Amino acid sequence: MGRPRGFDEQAVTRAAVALFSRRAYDGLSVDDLVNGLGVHRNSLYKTFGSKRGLYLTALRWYLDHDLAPLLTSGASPFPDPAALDLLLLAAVEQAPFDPEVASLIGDALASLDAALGPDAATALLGLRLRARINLKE
Amino acid sequence: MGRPRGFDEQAVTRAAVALFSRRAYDGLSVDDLVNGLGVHRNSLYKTFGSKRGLYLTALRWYLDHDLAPLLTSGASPFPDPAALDLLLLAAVEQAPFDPEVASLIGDALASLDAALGPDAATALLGLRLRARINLKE
DNA sequence: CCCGTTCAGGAACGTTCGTTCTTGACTGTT
DNA sequence: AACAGTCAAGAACGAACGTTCCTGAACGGG
Repeated sequence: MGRPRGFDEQAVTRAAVALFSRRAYDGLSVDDLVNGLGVHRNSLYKTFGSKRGLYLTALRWYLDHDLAPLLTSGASPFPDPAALDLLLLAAVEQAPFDPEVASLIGDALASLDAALGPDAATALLGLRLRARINLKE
Repeated sequence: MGRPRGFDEQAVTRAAVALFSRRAYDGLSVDDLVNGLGVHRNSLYKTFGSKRGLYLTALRWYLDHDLAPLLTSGASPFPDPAALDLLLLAAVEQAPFDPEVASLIGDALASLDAALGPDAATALLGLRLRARINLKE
């Protein structure tokens, strides 16, 4: 019943991952999300409840569908270095003040340790942290 | 001439370093700064020009007076691990979109490399990044 | 063919943001 | 003692924030 959804929820979630991987949570406004995702404000709130709801959905999707496969698929030469950016941002600026994010990130880091070993995991994070500095817009 | 300043500019700068080391730039409002620093809004703007001006002043002070001495003083066992937090935050969330910050952070990382070697420097950043996740309020 | 639901567009809400202004009290210099 | 310049306290500013509401139009199920 009712008019069918005009957008793909998964596609929007994936696009949100891309946006949140570049700008920090506080640096990305709802207007930015509306424009960047091409989805109306109403639909965003109806679907995800709030900005934070969208963020958590995107973060979970990213951890499950972007990060996890990279770890099981063997090895350290990451195909896309930017694949760590959302993890970095979430760890540095959200996790310290959001227990739910802290829990998710903590689990992800444990998986990273299990897959690569703690030293390699830490070095990988440090490397991507340094690379992000010269991120082009 | 005029009434003398009621606060120590250096002390305020140092306090601002502490505040910006915990909360991200966007997560710290001018009201937070006014309350946390105990300095009136007027004095803040008169002295530092803007929120960003205060941030840059604090960042420079931190790089010159907090980080640099740690590097020359020999060695890797950092006395205070939190001494890397402002560097981390600036690198992850400010540097990518603020060339001035990017330049400062780039120089600081070069110094870190020179003092510890690139691998140790990267590992140190990764370690502190991980530690920050469970930062207590 | 309606009816109910969801859609899209956009105005509007109250709050908070960074910044500026107004007022009057204070203090060092002349 | 008068002045000049800075201080503190807080109101006020427009813009932006996250969120909600209003208005029709679009559609699928009965």
